[in-house]
Amino acid sequence: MMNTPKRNSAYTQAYEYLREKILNGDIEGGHKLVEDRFAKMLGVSRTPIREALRKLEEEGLVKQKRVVKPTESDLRDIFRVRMLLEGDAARAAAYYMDNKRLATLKESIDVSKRGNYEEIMVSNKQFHDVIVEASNNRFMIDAINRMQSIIYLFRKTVVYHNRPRLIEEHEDIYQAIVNRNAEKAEKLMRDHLQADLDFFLYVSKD
Amino acid sequence: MMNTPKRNSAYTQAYEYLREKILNGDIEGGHKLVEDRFAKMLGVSRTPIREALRKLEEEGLVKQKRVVKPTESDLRDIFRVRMLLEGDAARAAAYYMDNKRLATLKESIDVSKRGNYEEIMVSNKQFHDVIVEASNNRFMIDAINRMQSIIYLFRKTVVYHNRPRLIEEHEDIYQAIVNRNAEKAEKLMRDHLQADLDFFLYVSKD
DNA sequence: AAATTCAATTTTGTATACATTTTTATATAA
DNA sequence: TTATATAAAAATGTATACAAAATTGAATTT
Repeated sequence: MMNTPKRNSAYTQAYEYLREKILNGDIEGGHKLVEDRFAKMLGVSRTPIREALRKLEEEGLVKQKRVVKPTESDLRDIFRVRMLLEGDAARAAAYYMDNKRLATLKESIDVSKRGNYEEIMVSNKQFHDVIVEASNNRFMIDAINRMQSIIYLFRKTVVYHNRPRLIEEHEDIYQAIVNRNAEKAEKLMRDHLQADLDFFLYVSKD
Repeated sequence: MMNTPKRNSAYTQAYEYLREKILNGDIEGGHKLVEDRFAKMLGVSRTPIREALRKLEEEGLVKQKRVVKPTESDLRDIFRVRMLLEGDAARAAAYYMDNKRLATLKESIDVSKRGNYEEIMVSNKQFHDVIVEASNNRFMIDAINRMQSIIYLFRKTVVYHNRPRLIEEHEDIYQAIVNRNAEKAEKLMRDHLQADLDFFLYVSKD
């Protein structure tokens, strides 16, 4: 057992702390992350901070000791990849998804309808996660996850509430999967992500 | 300037050394990588070794201090992702690739025809790289690169010489791109990768 | 023989120290 | 003013040390 990193290792703490700060926007894009500063702040040595920074670098949140500042073009690029991968995942979901997962999918749609802002953010993410997992493809899941944090960065920036048709689109995708219509599920997922992107870009034009 | 890691830092050396060893098969899959051992071997401290190991972990070559041992199912999964991404890259190439790159593409095909085993391996990879770069999508390029080392691992395992039609398929893809036939370029690329996978799997059945 | 215990050994995570490199600030020349 | 040189300060890369954790292997019990 115990193949997950120890929850309370200094390194893990530091990683989670920094990640949280970055995703929340507490540490701004472009900001230099000085090892010593955080070491003192967290009362540990630089060693675990370095490891945390490297991990964040893998994840794409940090580049050359600075918090990344993704551009609009980054967002476009990410969505292009997402459309390909998640589209394919939706197709796989239509073929293979079991009833238990289907129920989770349904559940996440329901939560989106009645929940508050925070809950909607979570259930929205869950909807996509469940479908991605249906791909049953570790490399696909990894590739998408790696982009998640940057996507989240955008969700915070763009005030992302109540995009019209968002829930309806999720429902349509769900229906296509239930009906085992792979072709349609894929197309709907792509369109859905495209619409998401368009909305992001539209809203961020101040 | 100088944003690439210093070529001669202990950490970079260690990284390159280990990577080389793993890809060559000098260190077998499943083998435990003990920090101290390599530190002594390379005459450096454990610190840069640790960083190198973490980097290799990002890259998917190492997992929990052990050299990964990719399974056949991993290979299938990787190829599914590659088909999606490289297929799309081929499409983009048909739309946007400039003459200079087209020439490089052509050149790599030519080398494949007359070169020796090593040269064919290199030019084969180059053919794919040039197309992937044509996507002009950093995230796509990253996602594919991350899988390259594992793919290489297979290339070494499976004796990969002279797959029938390999060069012809490259030529067909090249022609589709030259003719700016995006649809066809994408389809040919997908088929090409599928054939590659099938051949790999066929050959590795002993 | 297989399972269990437990001490010895190895390996890891983290702290600390320091030389080298990079950044910043300040003074001087154009 | 802008540019250039340079001294001071900060940050990084690496080595070393050591306690905690994991692994190994022998001794013991079943």
